[in-house]
Amino acid sequence: MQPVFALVDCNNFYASCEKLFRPDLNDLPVIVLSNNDGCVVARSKEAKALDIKMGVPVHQIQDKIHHQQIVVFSSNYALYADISHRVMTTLASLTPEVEVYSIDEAFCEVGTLRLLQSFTELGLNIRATVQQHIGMTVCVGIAPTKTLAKLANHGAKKYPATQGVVDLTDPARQQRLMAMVPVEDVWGVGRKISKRLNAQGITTALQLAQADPKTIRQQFSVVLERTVRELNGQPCFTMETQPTAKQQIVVSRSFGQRMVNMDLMREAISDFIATGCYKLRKERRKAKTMSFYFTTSYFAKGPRHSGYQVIHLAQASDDPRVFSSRMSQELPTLWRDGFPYAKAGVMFADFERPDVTQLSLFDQPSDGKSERLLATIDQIHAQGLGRLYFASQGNHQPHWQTKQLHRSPSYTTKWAELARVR
DNA sequence: TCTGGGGTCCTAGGACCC
DNA sequence: TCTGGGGTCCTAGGACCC
Repeated sequence: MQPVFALVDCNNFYASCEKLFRPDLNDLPVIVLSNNDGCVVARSKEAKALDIKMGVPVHQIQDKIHHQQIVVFSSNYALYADISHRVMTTLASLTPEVEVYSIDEAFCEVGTLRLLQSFTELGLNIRATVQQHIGMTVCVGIAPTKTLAKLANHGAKKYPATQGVVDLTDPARQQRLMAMVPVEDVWGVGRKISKRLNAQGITTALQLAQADPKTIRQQFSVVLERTVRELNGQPCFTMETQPTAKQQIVVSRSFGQRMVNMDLMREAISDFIATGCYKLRKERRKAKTMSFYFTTSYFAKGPRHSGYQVIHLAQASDDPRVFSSRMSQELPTLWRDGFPYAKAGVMFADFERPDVTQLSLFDQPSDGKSERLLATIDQIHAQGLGRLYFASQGNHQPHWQTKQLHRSPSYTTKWAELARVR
């Protein structure tokens, strides 16, 4: 049996999460900012109506925020992750297979459900149930391929007459919608590629669907060829319900203030390393390679500089002390005094599973001390008994911490910040 | 003054081997 | 004078996604 994909996508997800706990904001324009309160990453429909663009730096719209009384939030990922989990759990109760595709959307395989109801009825039911259980509004696009399901969802969002559900299983309907959708709105077609396609006279999804897949592969890549085939109803992407093991782990931040002191930089990077190692342990992996970098602002007019260094370990590790001491050795050789560094980060790669760690000839097998120490620290954190830091992380966080001037309470993940009902 | 963070996949090109 | 071809592995960079 041919698969049928339903793409369920939350509307204005971050902004909607904030509104869930603030009914007083119901009809007000709300925006959510990226880390460091840098740019706009989510807008409520009222904010969209005020023509606030996605990704715009917040300092460029300060006046508008003030005059239109736009409500501003810093990102609160703990809250969004928790709401996301609730949405996904509800979807899992309604459909046989769920692939969590991102924090605010999921593909559901619904081919077998056609015997019970029409796809439109199914979509409306999903929408009503998520609304009732969580208070989150979703749109549903249903089609024989993931790319067409994305397109259907796009239509459901754009045209209110659809009531948020588009069944795109009918080829004639596919053609009609594709003719209306600009090619840059197709899943997998970004800025660069749409520009090149436009230059060739391909401006709509339908024109891309009608292009010759072999030619597209030659001129672009196998990736875009798959997109063309998917637009024609030929599935190239399947459901991926098992979370795949990560290939790399990245921790990077922009600083709240420019960093001009090497010792503070060392502390900041050590802190990122500690976070990364925690993520490694959560994934049950050890890394053989870590790289770190620090850089001046990409946008700054003044002099620029960045340092970058890859560190290879003989033996994979998830212990921050191992990575931090190597980073500490290398940092002075990369550092330049006088540059206002704006951002830094660490990347872990070359993962091994802890239970199959390969020792080299001269390595001592671990005595388990480090593992027990780290496990104890993780446990203390998990139980909320306080926070432990390695000395290399320092105690100067306020000097470089990201800005978060508008963060909402952790309504669902911290006892002290639970929502109150009066 | 003020511009996010975390991922994946693919490709081209170089090093190296036989 | 004449200077191969095919394979693998690795890395960097580019494109995309949310």
